[in-house]
Amino acid sequence: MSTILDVEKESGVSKSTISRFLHGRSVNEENRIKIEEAIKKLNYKMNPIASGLKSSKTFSVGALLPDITDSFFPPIIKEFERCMSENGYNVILSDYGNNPDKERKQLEVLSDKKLDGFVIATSNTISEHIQQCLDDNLPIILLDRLLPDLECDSITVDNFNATYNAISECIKMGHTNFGAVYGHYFTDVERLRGFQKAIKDNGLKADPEKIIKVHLADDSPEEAFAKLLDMKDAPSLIFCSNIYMGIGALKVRLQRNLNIPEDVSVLVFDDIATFPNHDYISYIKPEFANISQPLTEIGKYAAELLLERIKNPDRKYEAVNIELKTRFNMTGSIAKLNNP
Amino acid sequence: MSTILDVEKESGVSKSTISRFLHGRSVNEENRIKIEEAIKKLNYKMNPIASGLKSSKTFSVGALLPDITDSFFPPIIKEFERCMSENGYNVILSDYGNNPDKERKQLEVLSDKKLDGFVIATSNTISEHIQQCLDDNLPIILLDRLLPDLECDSITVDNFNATYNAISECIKMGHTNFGAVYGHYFTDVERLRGFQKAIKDNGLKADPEKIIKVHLADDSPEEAFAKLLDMKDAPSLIFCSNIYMGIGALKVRLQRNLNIPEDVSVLVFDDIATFPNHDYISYIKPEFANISQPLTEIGKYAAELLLERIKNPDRKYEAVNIELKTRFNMTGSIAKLNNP
DNA sequence: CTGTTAGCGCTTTCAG
DNA sequence: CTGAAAGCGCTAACAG
Repeated sequence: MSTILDVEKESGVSKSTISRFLHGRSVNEENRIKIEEAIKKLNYKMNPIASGLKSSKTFSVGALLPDITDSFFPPIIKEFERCMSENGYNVILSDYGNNPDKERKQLEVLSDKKLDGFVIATSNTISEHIQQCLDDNLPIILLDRLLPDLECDSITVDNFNATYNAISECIKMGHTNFGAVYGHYFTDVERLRGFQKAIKDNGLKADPEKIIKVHLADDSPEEAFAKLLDMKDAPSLIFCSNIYMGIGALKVRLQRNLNIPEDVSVLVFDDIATFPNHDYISYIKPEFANISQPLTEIGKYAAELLLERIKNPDRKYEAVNIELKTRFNMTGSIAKLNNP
Repeated sequence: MSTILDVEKESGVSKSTISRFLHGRSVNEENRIKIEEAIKKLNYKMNPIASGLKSSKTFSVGALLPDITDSFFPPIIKEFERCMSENGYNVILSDYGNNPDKERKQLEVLSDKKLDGFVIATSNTISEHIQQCLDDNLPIILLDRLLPDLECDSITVDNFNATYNAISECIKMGHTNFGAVYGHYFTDVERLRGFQKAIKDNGLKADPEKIIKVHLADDSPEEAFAKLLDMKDAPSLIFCSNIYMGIGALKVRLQRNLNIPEDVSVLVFDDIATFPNHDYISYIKPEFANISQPLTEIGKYAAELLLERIKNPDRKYEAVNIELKTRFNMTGSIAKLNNP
């Protein structure tokens, strides 16, 4: 492996000039030619480790994710990686297995490795570990989930509004008796807030009995869904606050051979089939009405914002929260109960 | 950020001794205590960039994958990353979007970045780019797919044998009229070989008309499956050589409301639901009989082998091919045609 | 625009 | 086991 010193000898141009040239600064035409020839002849490649020593830049960023086998993340990270690598950055994947402690430890380990920035989909409810990096001027973008009392850039979706609007739509169609199955993450809570506000704003009341919280580690979404179905005053529409709840609904539907929407109307936040070529689920008609998230865009905006933060390291800035729009797909899974 | 020089001053021990201590070599007890105290007091963290400059080690490895949104890869890479990070290595994710040219380019870019090794699930049919890294003594482990004429460590599964055995089993159950829908990758071809050899070894003949190759970019698996179904001498059993073909079968099944296995028996290589909590598909009874791959193990063995190669850099070795066993899940989707 | 000259922080001989 | 000293390959003042 040849070094810049070899290029210096071969070309007769000093290594500082060579270094400048390699960083795109202008050099004398004669020198440019000599340098280029020497580089080609020696097949010289700059050593990024050595170059990083002085500048303390690794051109690598970390992606801290709870679980890469959750179908939500691959499309996001794929686009993120594409954008970053287009700009010369590598993405170091770190799957912390939904373990908040491991998330914190990994962030520490990786920031010791001098990465230039991070995107994090956090499972923590505390924010010290992130605040500390921010204080050290390490750029971080939160994905999907925010943290209370933390001023940090983020890319999220309109969880609250999208649910509010979709439920309002259902109310217009005559639904008054709602049920919900929801999880315990930030996004679930936002969505449930939208659900409840829509009901309230339309002069209706949500029965707390019919709003069931599911902790995936302990509880089963399908049981919760079935429980709602079996109530004597069963809801006419059940809202599933995320994909796992939606899958629970799907299981009950298949098991009991439910007629949708005659037996019950269903609205799911998220797409059940986010994987390319896994859209077979759409052949089970009618598809569940759903609110779908722009996963690729999340990755793209995260990359753009992170790159901007990295490139302007000492610029003081206000944290930016980019809230992307979801899409409401109304389908036959929601019954029209009124006749206008 | 404090440096080793600060620790030298603070502790009064020379930085060479400190460096040795940090690398686990034994030092005088007195010095050990002084060093440890100084490190704690200064909150010293070794700078991995500087340390890599001399040793030319980055403690990072690359994972070159065709498509991280293909449900096959996340479980593999999750375990791979877990094992590597346990050993102090980072995993740089590189999704080359199923583009063989980009795969080659990315390998070049990343090897210029001095990564310590790679796992690659290649989409190429040529092997020069990999051979060149191997010649430069850069450890590489191939995942899932081999390359002709390339001596390289690899982790694969028993594509040929597993299919051979499963089809033999079906023949015992009375099937004689087989169809297949298969792809154009290394694994598909291996599996089809097993399919054909089993038929031949049992004194039967495979009708070439009933073996349909599907290029996912241009053709549709469901069309191929439907075509087999609509033949006048339609096969009693259709083999789907990978998950995409299996999903095609599932779509036709749902669309036409097929009775399985009365209308046709189905055997799929791969699991349709590899994602946790996406097992709703199992509620569509009977499930397709399938051959399932040990994805987590693939990641584990890849990490172990790669770590071994990295740790013994100058040891000459023979390329090792670890072939993992798949599991045949017989279900009611395969009709028993004979009455013993 | 160019070359000289110090480093960046850590590793690794080498002599003791 | 230890410390002095010489780099690893590149960057960035500085003076010209």
